[in-house]
Amino acid sequence: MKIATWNVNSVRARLERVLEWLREHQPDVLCLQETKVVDDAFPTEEFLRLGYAVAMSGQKTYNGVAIASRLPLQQLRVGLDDDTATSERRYLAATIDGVRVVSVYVPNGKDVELPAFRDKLAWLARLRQTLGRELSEGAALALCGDFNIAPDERDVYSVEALRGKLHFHPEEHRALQALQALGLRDAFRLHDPAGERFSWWDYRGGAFQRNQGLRIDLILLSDALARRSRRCTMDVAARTKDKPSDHIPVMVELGPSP
DNA sequence: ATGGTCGAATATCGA
Repeated sequence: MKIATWNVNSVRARLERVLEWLREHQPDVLCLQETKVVDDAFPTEEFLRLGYAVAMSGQKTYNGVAIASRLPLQQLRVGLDDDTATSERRYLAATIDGVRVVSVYVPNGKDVELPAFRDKLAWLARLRQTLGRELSEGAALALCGDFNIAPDERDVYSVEALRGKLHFHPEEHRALQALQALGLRDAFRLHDPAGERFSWWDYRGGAFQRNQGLRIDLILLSDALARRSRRCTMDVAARTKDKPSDHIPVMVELGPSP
């Protein structure tokens, strides 16, 4: 089973890139973030034509998550436990072939000095609460998405430039570690210890050409899935195409369930 | 050097 995640920065602006990527890489599941579209206007038909059912939780202009899958999407859950009708659309979960797949778009936080940063940490605490309920004993769960946190020093282009800053702040690291303490492993790090493997580069200032990026798009696997993980790749080529997203897809390949 | 580039919406905000 191949599970991928991609912050596409508008599913409508990126539709051709996304469909092309699905045709080329043939994942069973693709989690999307920053779809930036209400559910009624989601390009569902185009996914269906490629053989993917899709579940989405979107809103106008900002945020929005979705899960596309070749196999049926079951037991959908939209939003965190204590979300309300007006909450930002950042969490969607579905069970696919016995695997609980979660697509998350963690708040950016703007700047560590701003209230938005506190909101980010509060959202992560609520995510942990919700996942605590999703994660029953021995559950097969893949938490996929844009975490807006670079886990460690290997995941930033410059420790000096990022230390104490957004995406690399000790409080963000504490929040991510608290999540992982539920028993979630970073799929990419199960297979590749190297630094300078990034999933996002700013559109500005030629950041991609300078390889000034961050690894903030993650797939976190429960123990049951970590044992099945065969490889985890990030498709840097996606950033070299016309009109790319500022993020690239991350994909994990799982062996058969025992 | 406090910029720069996108997307959504059409002046600016969010990233």
